[in-house]
Amino acid sequence: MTKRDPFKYFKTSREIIRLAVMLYVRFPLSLRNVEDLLHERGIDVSHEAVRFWWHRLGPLFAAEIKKRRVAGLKSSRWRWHLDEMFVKINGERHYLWRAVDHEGEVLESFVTKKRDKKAALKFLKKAMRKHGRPDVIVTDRLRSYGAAMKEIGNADRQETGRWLNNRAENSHLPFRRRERAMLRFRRVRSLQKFAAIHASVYNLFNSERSLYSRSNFKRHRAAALAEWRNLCTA
DNA sequence: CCCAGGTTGACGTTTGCATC
DNA sequence: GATGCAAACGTCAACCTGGG
Repeated sequence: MTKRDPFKYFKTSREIIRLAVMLYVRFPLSLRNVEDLLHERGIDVSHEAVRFWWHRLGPLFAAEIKKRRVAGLKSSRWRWHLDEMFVKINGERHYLWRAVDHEGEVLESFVTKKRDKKAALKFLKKAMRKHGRPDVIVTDRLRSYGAAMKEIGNADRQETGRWLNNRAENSHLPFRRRERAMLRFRRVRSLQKFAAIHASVYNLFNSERSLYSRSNFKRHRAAALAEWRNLCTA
């Protein structure tokens, strides 16, 4: 109990803050949508407060989810899927790189201005520093990957394929929906932040392993919710 | 009294729709 | 297809407020 309470000084209860952040990150809602939704339940806060909470507590939540999930993640054949998509920020083209493992967990996301070897290399190094080396890396046919892989020295582990990689591309769908609701991102900083936090929350609630049957889904969702409510409580 | 959370109103950008 | 315009978006800065 000696750790500093991240909710100290907050005038709103932590339950409400957690709910607001979850609504904003998990669903395609704007800040003002969340404000409205909370108002309907008799909670009066400004959309600016929601933004503040998200900026402040979002990374904390994400970090804690990540910490809890790390254990038991590695399987016998550790396979990564790499993919990149472009995102417009104030009319400028940027690229969002993502690494997804074979179970659909989003491992890492990263924003760059260019889509070249340098960017691919930076992203790869960052991901491997955090998660270790995968046995196989699946990419699309973008040549920057091959060049980067050669430099790192695991070109032999690369597999390319037009259809091999939809694992990663599937995870773009919820992201695109989100982008639409936000009417595009304004700043690189917030895109990077949103990508990282969204990945963690997405992993927590949409884990593929337990989506097989309805009852499993319900059980999993209840567990995920319980875990969410426990974030940063200690 | 200080300082952090929270409010308010304005701003630049993007989108969807109507109109030409 | 081009143009104009209102609405909605996230963001910013100035301001308010209440607990330590």
